[in-house]
Amino acid sequence: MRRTRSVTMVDIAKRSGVAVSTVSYALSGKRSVSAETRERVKRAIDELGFRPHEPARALKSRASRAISLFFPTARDTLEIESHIFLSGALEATSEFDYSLLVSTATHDPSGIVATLETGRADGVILMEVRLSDERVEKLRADGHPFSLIGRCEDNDGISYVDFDFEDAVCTAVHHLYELGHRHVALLNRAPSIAGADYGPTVRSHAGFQSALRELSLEGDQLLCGTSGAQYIEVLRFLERAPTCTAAITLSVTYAPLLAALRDLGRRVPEDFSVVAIIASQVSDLVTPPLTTIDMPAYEMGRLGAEILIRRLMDDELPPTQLLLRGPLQVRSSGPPPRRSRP
Amino acid sequence: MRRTRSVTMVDIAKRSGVAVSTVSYALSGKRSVSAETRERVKRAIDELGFRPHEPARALKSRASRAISLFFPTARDTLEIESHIFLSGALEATSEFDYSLLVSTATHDPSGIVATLETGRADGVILMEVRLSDERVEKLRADGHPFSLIGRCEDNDGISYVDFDFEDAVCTAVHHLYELGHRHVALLNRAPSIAGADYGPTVRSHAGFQSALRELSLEGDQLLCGTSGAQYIEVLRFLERAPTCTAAITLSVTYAPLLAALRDLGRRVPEDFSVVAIIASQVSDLVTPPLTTIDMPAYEMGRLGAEILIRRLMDDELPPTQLLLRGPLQVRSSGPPPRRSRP
DNA sequence: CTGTTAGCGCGTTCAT
DNA sequence: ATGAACGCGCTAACAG
Repeated sequence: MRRTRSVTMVDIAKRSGVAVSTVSYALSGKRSVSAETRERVKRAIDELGFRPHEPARALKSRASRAISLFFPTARDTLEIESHIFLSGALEATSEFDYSLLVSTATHDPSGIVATLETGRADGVILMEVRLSDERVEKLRADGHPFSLIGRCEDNDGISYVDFDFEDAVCTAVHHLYELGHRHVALLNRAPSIAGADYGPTVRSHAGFQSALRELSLEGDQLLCGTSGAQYIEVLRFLERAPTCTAAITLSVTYAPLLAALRDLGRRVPEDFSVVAIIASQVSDLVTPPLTTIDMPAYEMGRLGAEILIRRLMDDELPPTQLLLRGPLQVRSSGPPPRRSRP
Repeated sequence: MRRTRSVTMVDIAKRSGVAVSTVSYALSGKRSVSAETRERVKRAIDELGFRPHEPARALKSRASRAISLFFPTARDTLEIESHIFLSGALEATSEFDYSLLVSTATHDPSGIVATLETGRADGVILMEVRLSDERVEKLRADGHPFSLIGRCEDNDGISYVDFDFEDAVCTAVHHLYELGHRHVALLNRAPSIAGADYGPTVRSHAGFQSALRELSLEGDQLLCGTSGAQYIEVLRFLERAPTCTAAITLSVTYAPLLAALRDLGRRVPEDFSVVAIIASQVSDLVTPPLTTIDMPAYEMGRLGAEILIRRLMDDELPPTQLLLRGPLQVRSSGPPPRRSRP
């Protein structure tokens, strides 16, 4: 299929009666070319339908002008945020006229280093970053360009975009406190999802604990896995803890909570308050409307790609570190039901 | 950054005392190499950490061993199925040791042809295919390899994977009929989403009409856009049509429906039945549990990539055309409420 | 302002 | 069974 050899710079050079280098310079502008010859070259390019061959360009220039996003495999369960990150990264990538490669994320760094060393990509974006992440260590040690959506414990010299989960959970607790709730649950991600020291999990817990202490509230953390049956655990908890009248959910942990509440006949927000820390694209799909702290996932993906590409284009650029916050959007949390008050 | 020139075949050749061509053949196996020299080469490769440079390889072999998936931009609204397709395509791509490029989908074909002609990708996967799609026409005319997730009106010589929406809607109507419903709504996608002749929209409607006729049912189609306020239209409809006791939803149109039903105080499934045609990864997140017809989005993405790559690897291979169906999973639809019966 | 030329790293043909 | 050498398409250094 497609046996026709594509048109090259040599064809353009012949057609317009100039040297190949002139064609190259007419395109790149790295050398001045007389208006007349440039016109002739442009015309020949249009007529023959020439497109510079990227692999040849990459071979010569030692740069593929592509970045790779390492993506968690999600056959059964939907890592929605990851997908939104990807959309954002795609936008930035195409704006800078780069290509976006997507690779399957593995726990060990070899695959990542491979895409870099084979010259498929000039830099990589990592997600689901752990506080201590061997991929990051390896990339840093080898001096490869990368950026993180998320961050580690030690981020010296690293470019990242992260969401301030600690602050978000803290804000959520305060919001619920002000509504009158005195016993709050945090539905956090189970270690099975992204490891025990997954940044958002640890930092959310930290924010939860400090807010509880500050306000002298009772609180419980539930770790939610991805299995469909996990909602039973949530249900058991709600039965065990009748004084708990509100919860904070991370990512899709709102789902088992809403299912459990429904099965217990508890309405949201009349009988139970929820604050979901989640991307707006997801909360738009949830009934009943939840009070949320909006995680700007699209923007994070966008920025993650942008700070990486900017560094690729300019070696001197220092790393960029961004810690974003999201607004609290009150939509459904109410005061605790009277019957639950002492 | 990374000023160290990477190790090449020349380095391996020197280190193991053979010619570069021998290194190449030791790797590709396209010429017999004595066991002893092969060993020496392998050792040198391991010791120096050699990786074949992909751009060089692509330049020489005229194949990038990459495919590109054209992806709808989704800044505000979540095209969830597209994301699941992507995950599936990623799995197949990495299994075949190809790379997956993601490009922003545009209405006109120029960007697609560009990624092919610049040698960035050997073939492309298109989604959101219309019955008459100019991208498809262009690719076919130019003889470029591609596969579709979806299909056109005329699919001569085209490789595709599609879901049988006509059959799914028909099945859904029959299910609701057997439960006793006599007035059913179809929540279809608005033309604003993927054009007026978007395949799934048209075929869903066709399946709806034929089933209604067959069973002598009353039915209404509502076109749901992506705006958050559209649920009001659904709400108005439900108020206008009190005899309508069930609905079939496509993709995320379940969201405005559930919101409207909730605001009207109608419970699912006690007061209203829903059959959602949707990927299982999404329905897992919905409360209340909905009866669904599972669209195997992950598998579709997987197959879309696979049939493309197989053709790339074997020119002689005829196109593959797959029309998938999904099982009806009864979880929440019940008989119509008595008060609604005449 | 323009032309000539030498590689970038790899695959493959030709010669041994 | 192995080596030498050429060229894929492009960029940049070196002439003029």
